[in-house]
Amino acid sequence: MASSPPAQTERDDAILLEQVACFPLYLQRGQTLFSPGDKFTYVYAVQSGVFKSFLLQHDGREQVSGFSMKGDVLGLDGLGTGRHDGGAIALGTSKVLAMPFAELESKARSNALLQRHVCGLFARGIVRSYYLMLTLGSMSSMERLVRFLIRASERCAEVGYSDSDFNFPMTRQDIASLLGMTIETVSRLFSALAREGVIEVNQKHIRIVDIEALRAMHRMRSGLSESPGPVMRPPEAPRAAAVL
Amino acid sequence: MASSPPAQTERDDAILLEQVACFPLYLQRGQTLFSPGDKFTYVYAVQSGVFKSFLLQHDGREQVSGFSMKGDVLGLDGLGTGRHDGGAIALGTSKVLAMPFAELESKARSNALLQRHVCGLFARGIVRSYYLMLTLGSMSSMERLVRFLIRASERCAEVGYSDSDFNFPMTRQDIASLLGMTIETVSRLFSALAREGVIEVNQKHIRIVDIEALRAMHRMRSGLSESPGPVMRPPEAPRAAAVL
DNA sequence: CGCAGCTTTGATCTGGCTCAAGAGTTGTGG
DNA sequence: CCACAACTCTTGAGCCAGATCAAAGCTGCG
Repeated sequence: MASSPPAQTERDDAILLEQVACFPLYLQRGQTLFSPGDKFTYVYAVQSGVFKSFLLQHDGREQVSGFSMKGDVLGLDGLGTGRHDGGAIALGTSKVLAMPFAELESKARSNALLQRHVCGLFARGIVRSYYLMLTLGSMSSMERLVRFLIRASERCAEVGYSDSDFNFPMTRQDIASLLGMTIETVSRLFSALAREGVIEVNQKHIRIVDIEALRAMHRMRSGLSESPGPVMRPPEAPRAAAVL
Repeated sequence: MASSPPAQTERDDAILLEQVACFPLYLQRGQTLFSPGDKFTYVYAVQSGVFKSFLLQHDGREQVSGFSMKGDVLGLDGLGTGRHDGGAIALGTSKVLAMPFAELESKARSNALLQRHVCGLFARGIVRSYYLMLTLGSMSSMERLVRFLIRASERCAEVGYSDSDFNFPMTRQDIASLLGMTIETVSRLFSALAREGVIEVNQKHIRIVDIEALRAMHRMRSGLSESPGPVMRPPEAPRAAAVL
C-alpha cells in the first residue's frame, strides 16, 4: 500500500515505543480513526490492517491522500494547526498504537536520538512524498497505476507479506481518487495490464505475474489504445503537480 | 512567488536569527545556491531576489518545484538524507542568510520555543504544500495558472512589494514545469486572460488589472475555447496528484 | 547587425474524461 | 436459502482540454 503523508519504517516505531506511553486501538471496517477538524492529540502507528487517509476538498468532496499499512504512522497532519486536516478510516479489521504527541515532543527535548526520530518522521515521510508528488505530475495514468502497484509490492515485501498477491481492501473509486483519474480509467488500465499478461485481476484480488515487465513499463505510455505493444515516450517536457 | 518545500514567514526568520550564528551570501543571476546531491549543512533565508528550486527526474530532466522570495527558507529538503534532493538557483541578483543547521538543531534542544519554530518549518511549509498539491491535481490548467498569479500577488503583498505589478524573472518554461503544463499552454492562458482584460502581459512583465475577476475564476474551467465566457464546472469527480 | 533563445499563435492529434449500459458482488429481510 | 436492492466493476462510444508539431515575432547580447 502507498504511504500517506506521515509515514515511516518499523525500526522508528520500535524506538518511539520504548520511550513513550501508548495504548492500542482496534477498529473494524469503515470505522474512523480521526476526522478532519479533530483535535490533534495522538499519532498512530499502524500495526495491522489497511487505512485510507483523505482530505476534504473545499466543496466537501473526499480526496484520498494515501493508504497506510503496518509500519506507517498516521495523524501527523495535525501538527501545524493543532487539528487534523484530513481523516483516516479503517478499510478492514485493524490495530493501531496511539501515542500522545505532546509527550513525544517533550521527551524529544531531553533525548537527542528521539528528537532525530521525530524530525525523521517529517523528513522521510513528508519530504519523500513531496518529491514523489512533484514527479508524479509528469506521468501518464498507466505510469501512475504501475507505480502504485510496484510500490504496493515493495511495501508488502518490507513488512513480510506477499509481494505479488494482494487483496486490495479499497475500492476502484479510492484508487482513482488517489491517482487522480476516474474509476473507468483505473478499470481499463487493470484490464489492459491483464490482457498483456502482466497481472491477473479478479475484482479486489490482484496478482502480479511479471514484476519486471511492470518495472520496465515505468517509463512508458498508456497502452490503452489498440497498439500491439506500449510505445516508448521520448524524454520530453514534463507535467507536474505544483506547489503553487 | 510560490513557496518551495521549505517555506515560512518573516517572523520565524527573526526568531531564528536571534539564536543562531549565520552569514550572508550574495548571488548573481544563474548562480547556484546548492545542487542536488550537495551535503546538507545550511538552511538559507532569502532576503532579496527570487530563487528557482528544482528536483531532478530520474532521466535527468529538471522539474521546477517552486519559486522563493524574501521570507522563504531554502534547503530543508536535505534533512532526511543529509544531502540535498533538489537544487536552488538565483534568478537575479539576490541575497540569502546561511544558517548552519546543526547549530539550529542543538539549540532547539535547550530552547522549547526554538524547537517549536523548527518544527513549524515543517508543519507550516511542508504539510501545507502537501495539501495544496493534492488538491491541485483536481484543477484545470487555467485554475492552476490563476492560483499561481493570486499566490504571487499575496506573497508580494506580504513582503511589501506591489501586489499587482510583477517582473517575473523566470521563463515560461519554468512556470510550465512548476504548474505541470507546456510552455504553449502557459502562453495561451496568459493571452486568454489578457484578452479578457483581467491581466496585462508583456513578456516577463505582468500586471494584474482585476484581482477580483481572477479570484472569481478560481473555480472555473479553461476559457481557452471560443466560448464567450468561461463555463462553471459542475462539482464532479476530482483529479489529483498522488502520493503513490 | 545577426544569431540564439524566448514567446506567441495556429493546426492537429490524443489520452483520459463523460455518458451509458451491463455484469458481478454483497448485504438484507423474508 | 433465495430474491431483491444497492453497490462495485467492466466495457463501449464519443468528446474535449491540453499536448504536439510547426512557424513566425521579440529581445537581447556579443
